[in-house]
Amino acid sequence: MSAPSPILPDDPASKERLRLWLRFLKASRAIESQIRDNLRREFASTLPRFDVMAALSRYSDGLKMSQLSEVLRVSNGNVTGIVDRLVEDGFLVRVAVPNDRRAWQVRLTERGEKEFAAQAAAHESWINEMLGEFGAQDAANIGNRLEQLETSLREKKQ
Amino acid sequence: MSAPSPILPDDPASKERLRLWLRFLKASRAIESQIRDNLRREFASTLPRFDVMAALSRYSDGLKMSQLSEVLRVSNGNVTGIVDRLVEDGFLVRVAVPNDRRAWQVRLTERGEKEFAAQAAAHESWINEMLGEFGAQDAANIGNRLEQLETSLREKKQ
DNA sequence: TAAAAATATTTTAAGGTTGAAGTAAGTGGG
DNA sequence: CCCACTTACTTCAACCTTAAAATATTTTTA
Repeated sequence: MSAPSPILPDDPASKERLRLWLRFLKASRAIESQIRDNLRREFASTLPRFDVMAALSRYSDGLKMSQLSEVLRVSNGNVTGIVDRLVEDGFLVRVAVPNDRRAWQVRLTERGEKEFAAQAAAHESWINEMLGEFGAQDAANIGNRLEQLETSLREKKQ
Repeated sequence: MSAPSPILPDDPASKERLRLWLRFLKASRAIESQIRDNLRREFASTLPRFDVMAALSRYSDGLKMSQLSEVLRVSNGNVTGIVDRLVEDGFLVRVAVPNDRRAWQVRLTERGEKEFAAQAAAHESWINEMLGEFGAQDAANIGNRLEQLETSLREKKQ
């Protein structure tokens, strides 16, 4: 680890940070695109659909549309379309919310839960394969670093 | 660094690798979405457009459509639309390739070069700001790690 | 050289993404 | 009560993305 240094427009570390970002992005896109391919080939699905089901699998009562878009950090309108298609496929249901006719509670169906369980297991094994060169300790260290980063980004945005 | 360990479906490190990936993805999306916002607000542009211009800025003779999609690792059809719009905006030109009437050489115009120079400078400073907590040495170390990862992913795909 | 194969690009259909505008339904102050 | 405001969600237009089909052109093969 190097000592902290001041952040200036022409900081000599600036170029190194840019290179870091470009590599970060490249690796992230490579992994993501492999996951998208696998989801498509093995489950005829997509990453956004997987993300929606993953979010709902953590809430047995389901989530309202607005909560879903909050959790996933995507726009409201976006969630509408993805949920529409998952409902058509029988993986999700929209349940009316008592005392509020504007809102919907979205939930996994039993079929959706089964499907997601299969996808999640496959997903974990794809990642395990792709990140095989990281040992547990190593993964935890870098993971912590990334969490710090994400926190600092959120603070900067406020 | 931890010792290398075998990769098995129920490797105890598997969950740790999954957590690493989820954090990785979260951080990457946070940075990317900030860049997209900035490009939109400050330059009325998008990340794919920036990527195309960045690729072309490294080749003063320009690139053929297929080379562009190769370099950017996106589909052929995708590049067509993005280049169309950049041509409309006067930032790019399609130049006929002698002796091959199927192909086009795509190049930045002078105006495109100026525009990209401004965007690239802003882009570097956004990254420098967001990744400020990484020192030069630190950024280089993690960057190397990511490059290894990307190489190993490419090998696995073959 | 004619037919077949390969190459370069565009078009198409289906989905994902956003911000902004639109619709419907709840909430509150006067 | 009613008018303004807010909230929950959907629709819309524009762009990005892919795989697959379509076009046009060049190269290879028989």
